[in-house]
Amino acid sequence: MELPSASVPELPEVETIRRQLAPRLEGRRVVSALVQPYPQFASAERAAGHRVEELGRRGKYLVARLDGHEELIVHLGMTGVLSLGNGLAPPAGVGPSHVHVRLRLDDGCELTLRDPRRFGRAVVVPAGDYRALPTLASLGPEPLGPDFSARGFASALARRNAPVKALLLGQRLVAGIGNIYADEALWLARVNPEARRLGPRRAGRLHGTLREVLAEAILRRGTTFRDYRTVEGESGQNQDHLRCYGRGGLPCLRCGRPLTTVTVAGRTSTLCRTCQRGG
DNA sequence: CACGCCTCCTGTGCGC
DNA sequence: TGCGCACAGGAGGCGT
Repeated sequence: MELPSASVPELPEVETIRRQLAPRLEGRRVVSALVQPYPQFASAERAAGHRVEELGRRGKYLVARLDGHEELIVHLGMTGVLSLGNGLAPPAGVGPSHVHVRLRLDDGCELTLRDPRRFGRAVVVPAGDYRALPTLASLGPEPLGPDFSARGFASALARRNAPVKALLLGQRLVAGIGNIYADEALWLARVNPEARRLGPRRAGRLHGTLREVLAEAILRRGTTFRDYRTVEGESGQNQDHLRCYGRGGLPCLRCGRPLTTVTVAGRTSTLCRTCQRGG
């Protein structure tokens, strides 16, 4: 059987982590920081001495506002896992290796970032200065927020020439979408991932299904195949509700024909050739 | 600028 | 059984 080899934290997974972490981080001071000397993690050392004022999220980025007009930005990449433990026993779900960042808090807890593949990053920057993170600097609207309008989304999709799947993954038209929720939303909207210059009807359907799949996934605390864990080390629940992603070769849940796997924008895409037209 | 392609990185699962 | 290799993919960077 064909199984996805990993799951990547996208907006619902990062939002789940943010909700669990925020009440335990906000108001705490980082008393010391231990980081591995990789460029994508090294500047997290500068969090030491700062107080966490608020833990927010933009797309797949966690943004911790620190005192002194600084921000700690964390992106989990593919395999990043954040854990918060008492610093005595190993944090839940975190093995001893590949821990690149350890932040000791003033209540004795320790926040760790483990990331075997090291596609993630943890950086401290002056508040709002995202020159080191160009995707965050030009990030599109939050899909569940008021700035993500069907009209604006449709007009952007009509102007751009790239396949709609590439635009969803690009983070500029809308924030936080990765391969799993792109495939889910496209399947639900009956839009082919290879389609270009979508008209208003298909764009409008996609706008709605994006919000639907993300909101459902947040309620289920995210999708876990292997790597993603909540801060407590638990799996999400949404993997039991996926209708398209990872189901290549299995019957389409609408028409019963086998789902197809293709490559779009360098990524595996699963789709139904019968239900998802216009490519 | 928009677009497409390449690179990074390692655990996993498959074929031989 | 064990080895080697392809694959997974978000973001950054670069060439056209």
